[in-house]
Amino acid sequence: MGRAPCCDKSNVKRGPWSPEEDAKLKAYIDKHGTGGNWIALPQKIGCNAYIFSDSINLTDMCWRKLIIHYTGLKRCGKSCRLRWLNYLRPNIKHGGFSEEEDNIICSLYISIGSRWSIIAAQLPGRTDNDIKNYWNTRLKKKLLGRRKQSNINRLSTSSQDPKDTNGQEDKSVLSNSALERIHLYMQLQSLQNPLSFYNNPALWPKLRTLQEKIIQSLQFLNENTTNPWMQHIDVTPPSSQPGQGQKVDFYEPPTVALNGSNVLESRLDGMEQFNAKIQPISTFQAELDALHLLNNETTGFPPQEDPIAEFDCFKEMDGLKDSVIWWSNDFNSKSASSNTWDATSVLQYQNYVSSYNLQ
DNA sequence: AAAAGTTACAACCGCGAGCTG
DNA sequence: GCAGCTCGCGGTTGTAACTTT
Repeated sequence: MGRAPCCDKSNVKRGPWSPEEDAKLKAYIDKHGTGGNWIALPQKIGCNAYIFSDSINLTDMCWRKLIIHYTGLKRCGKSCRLRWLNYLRPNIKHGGFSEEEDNIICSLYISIGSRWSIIAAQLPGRTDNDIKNYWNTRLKKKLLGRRKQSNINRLSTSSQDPKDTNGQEDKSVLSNSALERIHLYMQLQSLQNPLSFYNNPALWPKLRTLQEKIIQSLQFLNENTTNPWMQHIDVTPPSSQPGQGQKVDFYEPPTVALNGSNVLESRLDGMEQFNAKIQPISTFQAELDALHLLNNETTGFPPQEDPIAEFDCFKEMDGLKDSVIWWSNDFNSKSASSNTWDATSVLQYQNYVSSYNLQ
């Protein structure tokens, strides 16, 4: 047996509110308040002008029929409450979110997730519904990016049923909200903390070995290739002193990797090709190795063979790199602040990457 | 100009919490 | 303790407006 409906749905109006209905509701609440009972409110509004009297003891259904008969507000109490709270009550602001409000929403979302009522409480004049809509339609896209969001959706779809084949609930599956928060946190970390991850060796004890391996590979290419573009790649490793070393950032524009702007200008097409090939591949390898380390609980690497062959191997997975690239920005920052990132997050990372077919 | 796709927002739904008799 | 009720919340849906093809 299902839950009893809050009202007689066949006899209440649904959909957008008309100005007349708004005026009726507002006028009543301005005069009488909500009376502490939203369910009965539309009945009172409807009957007030005609026969409303506390001395008349009618059943709920009788009241409702009277409302409809006497052209009262044909809305259920929940609808009235929603309309009042989200639209009609005084000092409500709509749209035009400021940068400061964006920051507050973002920070609180990371901290507490989709607790919209709590977030709304920090933003005077904003409703939870408004903030929720703003987040879902604009702010999330603004902060996370369309492509990345589509990846989250993809993951969410792939794990929509959090039960395994035995019908057991998969405890390692995070909510969509949690995934977004992880992603958002990483993005903000990378913006706010220039010493994070790649720039701070202390944050990547395992991946540091990987980094050195990639650097070795690039140096190998640098020394052995006849490709003129390769010869201008500066692969100086980061200093072991956090904050003092040269930044090794795979998202860095190609200009920082070149010695001489004239080279860049005259050979931009070639450099773009190189950049498109090498930099994302390196990033993606970091991700794969991170996954490898997590899955196998080992700090070793498979014997390195021909680095070019290795890159070719990664090239086959090139189409995948964008799908997981955001995970790498500050992946190890969570291991460096274990009070923030727990084992569940790591498990989710594993689930995320392993949900893709390498083809 | 029209169809298709996307965005933004209002409103609805169902659930859990809490209150009351 | 319980049943019945309302409230408040978060997720979801419906749709008008807008944009792209």
